[in-house]
Parts: sequence; C-alpha cells; structure tokens
Amino acid sequence: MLDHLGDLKRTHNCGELRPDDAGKEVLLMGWVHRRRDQGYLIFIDVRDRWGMTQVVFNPDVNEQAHAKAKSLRTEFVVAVSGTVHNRHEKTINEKHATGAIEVHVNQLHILNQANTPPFVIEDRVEGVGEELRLKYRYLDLRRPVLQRNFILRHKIAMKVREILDQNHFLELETPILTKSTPEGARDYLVPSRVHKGKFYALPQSPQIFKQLFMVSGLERYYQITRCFRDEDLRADRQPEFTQIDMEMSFVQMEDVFEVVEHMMAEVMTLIDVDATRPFPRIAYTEAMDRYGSDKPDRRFGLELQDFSTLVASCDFKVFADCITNNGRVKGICVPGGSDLSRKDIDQLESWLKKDYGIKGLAWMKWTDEGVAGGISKFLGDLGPDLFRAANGSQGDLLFFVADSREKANQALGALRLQVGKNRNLIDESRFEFLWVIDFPLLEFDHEQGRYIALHHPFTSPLDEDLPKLSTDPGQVNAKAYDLVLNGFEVGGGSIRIHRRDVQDAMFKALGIGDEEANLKFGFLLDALSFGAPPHGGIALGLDRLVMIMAGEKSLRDVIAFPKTTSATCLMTDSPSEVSVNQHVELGIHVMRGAKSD
RNA sequence: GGGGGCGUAGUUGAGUUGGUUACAAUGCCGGCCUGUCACGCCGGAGGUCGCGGGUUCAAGUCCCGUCGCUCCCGCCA
Repeated sequence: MLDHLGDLKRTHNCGELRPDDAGKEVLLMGWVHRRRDQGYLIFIDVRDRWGMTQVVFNPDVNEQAHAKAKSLRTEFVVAVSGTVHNRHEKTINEKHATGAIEVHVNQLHILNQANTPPFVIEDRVEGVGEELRLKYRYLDLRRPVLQRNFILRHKIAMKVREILDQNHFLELETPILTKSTPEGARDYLVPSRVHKGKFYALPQSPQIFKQLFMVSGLERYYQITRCFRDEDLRADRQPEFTQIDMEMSFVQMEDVFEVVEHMMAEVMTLIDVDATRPFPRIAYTEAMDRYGSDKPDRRFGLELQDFSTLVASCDFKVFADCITNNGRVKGICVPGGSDLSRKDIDQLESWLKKDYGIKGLAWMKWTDEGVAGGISKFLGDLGPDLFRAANGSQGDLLFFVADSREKANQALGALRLQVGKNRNLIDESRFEFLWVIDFPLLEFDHEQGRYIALHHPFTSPLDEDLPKLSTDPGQVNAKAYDLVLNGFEVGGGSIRIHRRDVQDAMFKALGIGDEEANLKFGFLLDALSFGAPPHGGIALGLDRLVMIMAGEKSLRDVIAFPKTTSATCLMTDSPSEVSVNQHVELGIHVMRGAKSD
C-alpha cells in the first residue's frame, strides 16, 4: 500500500548529515539504493542527488516501520523520519561522506514502488550495454557519475553566463525555424504546412543572425543554443549539439582571444585546473606539419619528423622516388618502440593503408646490435643518421610514410594519436589549450571544380591578402581561428566580412553568382550595405568542453538524451513514421526505398 | 557509402574440433540471520543463443543475408 506525500517535508538531503547532527529529528526522501535485511535489523541506503545515507529499521524503535521495511525493494521511493545517531567506531563506513552517522527510523512512508530495474543503478557498471542504457536513459541518469557530469555542465553554463554578463554581452535568441543555406553541413528540414513544398531548416549555427545583431548595434551577443547538422555521427559528434555562440563589434582577433581565454580560464577553475594564459598559438600549416592534425593534442610529444632532405638521394628507391615526385618522407620516432611486434606494426600499416590511402608504413628499430629490421637494410649508414635527426635513442622505433605532404601528414597524425593512446603517453590530468590560426580562406574542391570556404563564406580575408582574392584565391589566408583543447576542436570563429564589396568578392571567388547570392543571402548582403560595424566572434562546443572536463570519452555521457550512431533515439523510438494525414497536410509524398546519389 | 568490434538467462560474461540436459557470476523470488554497508548462508525460478535462410545425421559453434549497438574512414562551411 502506497503512502501519500501529504505535507511531509524534507529536512535534509541524503548527503549532508554529519556527527554534529546527532540527536536531530530528520526527514529524508529518496530512492532505496540497497537493502540489507539482517532479520532483526534492516539497513537501507537512501539515495538522492546529494548522496546516500544509511537508515536503520529496528523493531525496538518502531515495530510497524520495521515490518513495513520488509517490503522495500531496490529503487522504491521513500520518505523516512527518525533520529540521527553516531555510529559505533567499528561500524563507520569511510567510503561515504555520511558514513559516520545513520538515521534510526521511526516512520516509513513508501511513496512509490518500482519494477526491478534492467540494470543496477551504480557507478561501476562499465559493462552495461549502450543499447540498454539509452533505452532506459532516465535510469542511466540516476547513476551518480552521470549526475556529476550534468551538475558540471550546469556549473560551466552558469560560469559562462557570469563572465559574459560581466563583459557586457547580451543573451539573445535566434530562430530555430530558419532558412536553408547552401555551403556547409546537410540541413535538417521542416516542411511548411502553410506553404506546401517549402521548407524551414534547423540552424547549423546562428551564424548569420548573430552578424545581424551586430548590424543592429547590439555590440555584444551570446547564446547557449542548440545547433543541428544532418551528418554521420562520431563519439564527439551528435546531430544536435549545444554551442556557446558569441559575437562582438569593433574587435580584432586579439579582442576575441582575450575574452575567450578569460572565460575558459574561469571555467577551468571549476575542475581546479589552472589554465596558463595566453594560450599558445600555432599556424594551420605548422600544425599539419608537426602534428598531422588541425587540432593537435599537445599533451604528448611524438611530433612528426621530416626526413625528406636526408633521404632525397639515398639508395632506397621508394624514398628517393617519392622526393623526386614532389612527395615527402616523414615519420615519427616511438620511444622504446623497438618492443613493438611485427604483428603490431602490420596491424597499424593495414589500418593506415585502408583509412588514409598511403602505400605503406616503413619502419626500423634501434636495437642492442644497432639499427636493424624493416627497411634498415636498404638505408645502410643512413639509418643511424635518421634516428639522430629524430632525436631517437637505443630502444626506439622509427615509422616512415613516403607520400604527398598531405597524405603523409594525415596518416602520421592518426598514427601519432594511436601510438600515444596505445603506449599511454597521454597525461590525462593535463588540459592543453591551443589556438590554431592562419587558416587558408578557401580550398579547392576537385569534385565541384570550384573553391569552397574552409570556415564559412562570411570569414574575412587578411587585409593584406585582399587583392589576391580575385587573382590567386588559394593563397589567401583568413582571419579565422580554432580553439583546441586536448586534441578536440572546442571552438571556431573568425572576424567577419563587414563590407558589401568584400562579401561580393568572396562570393565571386566561391563561384556563387549574384543571383544565387541574392536568393540565399540577400538579407545579409542588404544588411552589410546599411553600415555594418567590423565584427567577429566564435562558437564554442559546450558538449565537447563538458566531455573533456568530465574526463568522458563520448558526447553521449554529457548530453541528457543523446542519439545513437545511426541518429535514432532508443528511448522515444524517434525518428518514427507519421500518419498519411500528416503527409497530406504538409504536402509531402514519401518515396520509400528511394536512394539519393 | 566503406571497414573493424560486439550481439548467449533480467544483466555481465564463458562456451574446445559441429555431438547428450547450454555454464558462471550477479540480479530476481522464498527462507534464515541483532551491526550490515557490493552483508552472509540455504533453496528456487529464469534461455526463440539478435533475426532469417543454408550446409549437415547433428549448428550457440560453419556459410550467406539481415537488423541493432559501437569505433574509425568518407562526410561534418
């Protein structure tokens, strides 16, 4: 029989009672975490968001409550009132903050029953399958580890708002139902009932709207807002995610860096990390050359080495020919890597060949008997020279990739990360911020036969590169920047184009004609012609930031109701089919089994 | 779109070369227990081996297909 809540009121939460509270009459509410029925004594751990408190049912204290407690099961919702007692020395539980006290219950209210949960509500349930956890997400979210993540997420959002408010930013909202734009990620579309055959798009980011706020003279904007991108998922990519979106007027890159670094440093104090400022900066090309990545993880070394000059005229044809064909011979030196087995190396090689299209992964070891194995026999005296060039020492292993600069960088960048993980070279206690700057404005898309914006089409070119926009677009650098933390891109932004003539030139370079530009972005172009101030900003990925700060490996652990890798929700079973009536109302005809190219 | 891993009691896993009634832990149910805290002890229930097809005298095990979860490549201005 269930009890009503009535006018019962909590006096304390389950995490706060201490020996000082001994003697107090208290009332706790929460879930039955665990039941230990000793026959005479019944111990129950009552759990709420704040912690866990042991309550004791003793027939000598209250026989009725003791009898009622017999029926309690895991996850029942209870209210217990009783007296706080210090535990005997021998029975103190050091594992819990409340472990020195217990509540002797004289009244038990069972507020709700519970089915046996499909998995134990415990932190150490690493084994529970993702599928179950997602289906019963509300139970998964009862686990203290996940609750900690969301408490941290809340604190981060609060801190962000606090700092931005201090810096005179206004929190402003932008539409969720908006206009589909070309360029960029695939849009999620929403059909219009009123205008059949027409669609809204969910925002990939509020990019254009925040620029319009600047035109409006609101000067400083921010928003913690949802963004949507219909692309395939990864551990660090969900179809809907949250950005800390910011924009400021009358600023240069340095002003944006200043605000963001200040904000991030404050945010990091929430996990007792002291972020050293200013954050280091690295040019995009240097990042690619040294780390093989535009988001380098600087918590460990293993930097890429360029051996091209050394091997240019060597006898090993693979290397020499590669250099002759304008390629690069690069590599990484793995400290102590001579213990890698042939099998380990073969696995790495076949992975890199498949995923990064390189022709092969060469290697050699510096063993007790000198440089040996792999390609060392083709290199002769050059072997030791290469180890020296890479600052290697005995016991190390050198990996080589001979390919185009881009492919070599990309493959070695992936290898560097893999080796760093496999050999535990990454110090998880470190938090390394990094600005990546000097991005190219455009990159040539061979499939489309035109330039596309590397960042987005509203990114300002460097002032000095402006003339090259019409003559040599590929050589123009952008006023764009990414914020990288521990190998994740946690933010990206730019100084925007605020002049109509420059925006026109940009669209021209992108091969977007006047007509198309007007159709897609006419309102922005108009706005730029009414006195738009110089402005710029950034968008920070809140989910990724929380994930990294919480020490989690997946975005799913910091998003309350995340999607699976196939973009479904196992709890609500969305997406789902809708009635034909709804199709008709929206003017939609569904083509089953239709395939796009 | 492509590649890898996983799928067996409620849950997490084991299951040999294809061979009798599919195993363990935990959870669940019942009983016992006055200091437990991942309580303990005794007993019990619990299975469409993801799904479909094939090979075979015989399939959890081999083959083909398919679905789901997951990691990666492509994609993600």
